[in-house]
Amino acid sequence: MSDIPAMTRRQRVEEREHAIIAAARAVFVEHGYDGARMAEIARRAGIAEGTVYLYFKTKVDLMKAIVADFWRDLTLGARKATRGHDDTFEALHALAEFHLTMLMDRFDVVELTQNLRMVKADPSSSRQYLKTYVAVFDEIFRRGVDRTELAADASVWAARDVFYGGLEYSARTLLVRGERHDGTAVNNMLRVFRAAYGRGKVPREEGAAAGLLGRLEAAVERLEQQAAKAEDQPSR
Amino acid sequence: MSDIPAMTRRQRVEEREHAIIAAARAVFVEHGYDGARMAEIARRAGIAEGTVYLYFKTKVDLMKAIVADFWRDLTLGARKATRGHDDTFEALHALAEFHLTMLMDRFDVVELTQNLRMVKADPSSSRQYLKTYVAVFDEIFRRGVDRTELAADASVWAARDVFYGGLEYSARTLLVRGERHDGTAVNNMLRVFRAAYGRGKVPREEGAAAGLLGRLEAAVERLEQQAAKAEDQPSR
Amino acid sequence: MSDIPAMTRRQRVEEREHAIIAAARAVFVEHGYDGARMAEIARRAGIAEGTVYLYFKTKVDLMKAIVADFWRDLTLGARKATRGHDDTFEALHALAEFHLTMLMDRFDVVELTQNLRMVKADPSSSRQYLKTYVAVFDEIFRRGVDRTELAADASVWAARDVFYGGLEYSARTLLVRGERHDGTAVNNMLRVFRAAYGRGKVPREEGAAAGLLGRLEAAVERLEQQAAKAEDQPSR
Amino acid sequence: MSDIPAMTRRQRVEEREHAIIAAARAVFVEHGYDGARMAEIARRAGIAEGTVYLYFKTKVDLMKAIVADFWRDLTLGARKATRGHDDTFEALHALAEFHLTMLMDRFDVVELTQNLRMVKADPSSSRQYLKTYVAVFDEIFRRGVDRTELAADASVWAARDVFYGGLEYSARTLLVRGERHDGTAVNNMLRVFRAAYGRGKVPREEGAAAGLLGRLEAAVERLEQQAAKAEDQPSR
DNA sequence: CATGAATGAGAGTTCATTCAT
DNA sequence: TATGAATGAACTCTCATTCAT
Repeated sequence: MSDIPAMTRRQRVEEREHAIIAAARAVFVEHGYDGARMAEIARRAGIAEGTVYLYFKTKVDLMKAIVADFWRDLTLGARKATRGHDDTFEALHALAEFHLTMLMDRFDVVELTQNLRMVKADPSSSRQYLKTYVAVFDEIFRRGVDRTELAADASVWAARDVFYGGLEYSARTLLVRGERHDGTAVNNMLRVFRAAYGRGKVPREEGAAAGLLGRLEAAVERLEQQAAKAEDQPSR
Repeated sequence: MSDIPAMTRRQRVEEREHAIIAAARAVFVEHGYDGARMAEIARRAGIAEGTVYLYFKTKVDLMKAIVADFWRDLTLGARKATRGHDDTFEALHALAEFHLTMLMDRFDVVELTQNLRMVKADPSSSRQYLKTYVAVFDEIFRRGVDRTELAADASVWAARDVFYGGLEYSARTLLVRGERHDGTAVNNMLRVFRAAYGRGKVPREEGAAAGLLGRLEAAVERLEQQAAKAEDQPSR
Repeated sequence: MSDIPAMTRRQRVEEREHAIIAAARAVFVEHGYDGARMAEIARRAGIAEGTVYLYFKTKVDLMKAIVADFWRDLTLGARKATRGHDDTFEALHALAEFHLTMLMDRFDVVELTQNLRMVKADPSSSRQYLKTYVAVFDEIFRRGVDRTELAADASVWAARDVFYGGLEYSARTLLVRGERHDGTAVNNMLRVFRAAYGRGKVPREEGAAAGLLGRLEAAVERLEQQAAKAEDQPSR
Repeated sequence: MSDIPAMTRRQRVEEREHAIIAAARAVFVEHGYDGARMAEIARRAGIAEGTVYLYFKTKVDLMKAIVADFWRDLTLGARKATRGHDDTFEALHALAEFHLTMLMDRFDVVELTQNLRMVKADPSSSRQYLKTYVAVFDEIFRRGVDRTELAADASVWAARDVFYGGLEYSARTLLVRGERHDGTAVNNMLRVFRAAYGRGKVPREEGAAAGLLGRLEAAVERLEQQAAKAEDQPSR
């Protein structure tokens, strides 16, 4: 017993910790935070009730660990999913695909995580998680603007709201309807993005006139923005 | 006793009922459904604990009343806000403005309402509320398609997801950042909608020239709007 | 309204009082004392909740009225049932018949009434009710002894315990078995009484020897009693 | 920790369980089932309120345990009390003595147990308890009939009603009067039984002499008993 | 480290009783 | 006298957390 290397002990601890988190996530999702009972979590993790408290000081701490876990998975997954896609819209497509799939797969955890009470309880960490996650989108988008694949005047935050908000709503709609994700929602989002932020919007399909049109539109948009900014208001 | 009009009795009941709902909403929002204590609700409503139960049989019933109240306000408000706007984009603008304002004003109630546990507990009524509410958007959108103000091939549900999802996300973003709603998010959503669903999107069917014409007209319209708004509304 | 004679008003009051007692009895029997709700009693009596309290100050008072009612019915019924039966055993038969029938008909009320907690709460009135009721038996029995129809040495209280106790147990047995009272139990009790207390006990069947035996037994019994009384103690 | 025998754990649990039942019995008896408060039971058992629920899932379960306990004591006690009494009347005397003593000792539990609401709630188990208990009487009685010590035509159930019913009534009478059990009631019951079911009742089958002999013997026994009691016990 | 029995504060709900009308 | 809305004390049961073993 004493000659087992130190790593094993640490590994055992991490294994247990993970088992507890997994059990807790399942129970929280099934019954909600308040409805979840520590006894059931312990039972599902295969340990005694008191033992949970050796790993997590309180129920809230356990919840926080789950939230951290979720955001980490999300962010790492998004990075991995978008890696290698050089084209901006391809990258956005991959991100949208990943985001929607993840949302639908773990919408219960999303609900748990978004719970306002939790956010209120720890607003700074909530913002930090979100910030880190949406950075994936932001980078792709900004790179697109730099490469002139996206409209130069497009505001990142506005696009981001449409992107994540639209996909989240789609996920909710699909789940409520009991339908499975078949790519339509993602394709639609991309179409919207190409239309709204694309620079050489669908040029092959519309010919030169469309290109001309695009440039005119961009000019108009710029006019609008100037008008808006003229009344000051610090843009985001 | 005899000279008090008959309405008084009923009014008193409704007043009380309303007071309880208001108190309950505040407490639920503050502590969450499970964290809310009936004793505090009663205290805030200025009545005895047992009296609450004369108006609402259980805590859940009270919650349901709040949810119903919220959706009713939302739907009626949306109808009222969009009434009189003949132009599709104007109507959508008004709806977006109302939706975002309402969401930000009562985002805590939104969170309460969206809580998955409640939705799971009564999925049919949840769907019904939502259906009734989004019908406001659907009607405007379909009318726009009929009038050829919107692209004929645009799918309502896809547009709806982007619309409501994007605005909801904007609301969340603004709230998390502690900012106030200043019209930018709404304007941005409209811009996206014009780009994605404006009738200039179907050039193949009408010929490039017609498409160009349409989009130019739209651009002019937008300019005009911008000019009008510059006078009395602080755009972002 | 004012010219209605005073009797009517008193009658109305008594009618109501009776209606309340009847309703209360039904509810008490159905749900037990603690399980009974004043609101249901009022509803069944066709009056408002508060009105009950104009007739009975508390729930306990209402219960007491039911108990008093029950014992009065019981005692009056027993008097009526035994009236006119000159022969001792005939009178006892009639009393047994009445007692068993009444017990089975209203065993639920009996249970309610016998409840030790109630008895403890008001022991003196309980004893008084019982005393008044069993007096019916006692009179018949004593008269039988006086007339030498019953053994001269028979103790009233012992006979009384066997009589009422046996019949009550029979009632319980029959009710538990879901059977109806068919006279067997009463006939059996009478047979026991004739055997135990009859003077010319079944002489036809045993002949003279038995008669001799009976006299011997009676002598022994008398001896016993004398011995007992010798140590003073007021016999019952 | 290691030198404490394995039994200790189990014993501790049983001890606690017993302590809870004892405390609960006392409180139930004192205040009635509905009037009893779990808090008081816990306090009297010397444990925390929540701990009671580790041993008994609900208040009703606790009550059921008390009832089961009572019937078990009653049945085992009756078996033990009658064991070794070969003569039928001796056995019945021992049973009567035990029954009356037990009833008077624990009449409050009897009331609790007999409560109609409880019986109604679980009629089958109630009947089973009773059946098992009265089997003690039935066996003695049937054996007596087989041995021709009792009249061949005597019906067991009728005798049983008189036996248990009469004794129960005696117990009630004594308790209401605040008197103690001194053997008189039991002796009286036995006299009734001898008269009603003694073999002298079937002279045709055994001949008058045998019956006469038996009864004389019984009379002598009674004399002996009386003489014994005259020395140290105040008869009623 | 691990256990799980014990704790006890607290919650939702009921209902006998009151009292303004 | 009649009403019934309002009251609020009290009850059973739960469960996060602790701690002796």
